[in-house]
Amino acid sequence: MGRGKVELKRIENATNRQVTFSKRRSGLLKKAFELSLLCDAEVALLIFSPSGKSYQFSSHDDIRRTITRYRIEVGITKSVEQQGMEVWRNEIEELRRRVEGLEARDKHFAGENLSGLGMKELKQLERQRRIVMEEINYLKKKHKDLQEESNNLQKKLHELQEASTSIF
Amino acid sequence: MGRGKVELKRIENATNRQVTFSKRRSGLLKKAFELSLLCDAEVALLIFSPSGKSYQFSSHDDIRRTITRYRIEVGITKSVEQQGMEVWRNEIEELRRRVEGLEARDKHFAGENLSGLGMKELKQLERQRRIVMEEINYLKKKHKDLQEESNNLQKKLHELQEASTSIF
DNA sequence: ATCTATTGATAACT
DNA sequence: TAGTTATCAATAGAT
Repeated sequence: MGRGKVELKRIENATNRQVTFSKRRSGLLKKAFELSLLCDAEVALLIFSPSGKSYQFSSHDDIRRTITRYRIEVGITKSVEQQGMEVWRNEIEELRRRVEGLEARDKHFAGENLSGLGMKELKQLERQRRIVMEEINYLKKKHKDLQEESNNLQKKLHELQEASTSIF
Repeated sequence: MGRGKVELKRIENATNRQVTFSKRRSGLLKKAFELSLLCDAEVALLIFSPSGKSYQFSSHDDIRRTITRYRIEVGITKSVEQQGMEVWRNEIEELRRRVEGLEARDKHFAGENLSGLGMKELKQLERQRRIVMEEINYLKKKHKDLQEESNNLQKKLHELQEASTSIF
């Protein structure tokens, strides 16, 4: 919706991505509100920006009610601590595997015999490699961020547990 | 967006409300997905229809991760059981008060002296009363539904607690 | 469910 | 970062 269509994939340009995030975030929050109001539905929306800032909408005073309703509906039985940290570990592990895979592919790529190729093919190859490298760097950064965040959360959780008598 | 604007208030006609819910729900879920994909954001969306059916979107395999992230972010310290039931009780209490208020207003309304009014005013009055009555009936039904749901959830919670060794 | 006239959202630009 | 506008997308009402 705008001066041109957008491809359904991550926006590569960081500035555009940030601007689009800001605009679409407002749009999404607005529509969540409208759905709840017009149709008398219970809606909860949680958004975290890539940089970690959080935004949320809840049709009811207490977003916890909606979350609780969901949690009960799907029958979550593990402790929040258990499930939370488990999920983070999975996320990090998956990312690590993805990086490894890409790096392996790139290595193999680099070892190819290129002598039979013309200048045009070489340039194209170079361009492709650069894209892969950028993806790898991006994922590595994300991996690192996730690790850090996981550590922070772990710490925060322990603080919360110490600060409270009745936890989760 | 459509053949005419819509007022930002609950759609009174139940059929229209249901149709709009269905359409806008899809739209919202789609946009939540697009935001997460285009902008690499973490998004969780929970929707409950007035009739209790649930719909959700999560940008990550495990919606629990996003919820956990949110819960930790806001420092929720009460047990799920505590907070959940507390929130339901508040909801039900608020609804009860709202019904009471409307009924009191309607009673007062009915006691007014109408002898000085013409047919037109009477008709208008009658229309207004009907609207209030409908609202009261709607709220009463909702109140009843909430009570039932709260009871169900309470029961379900106990079942879950018995079925699991490591709960919440 | 499907069809469109309209309104609404937003991508690119400033 | 906020405002403008040309376009694309969502959807209200109709079928």
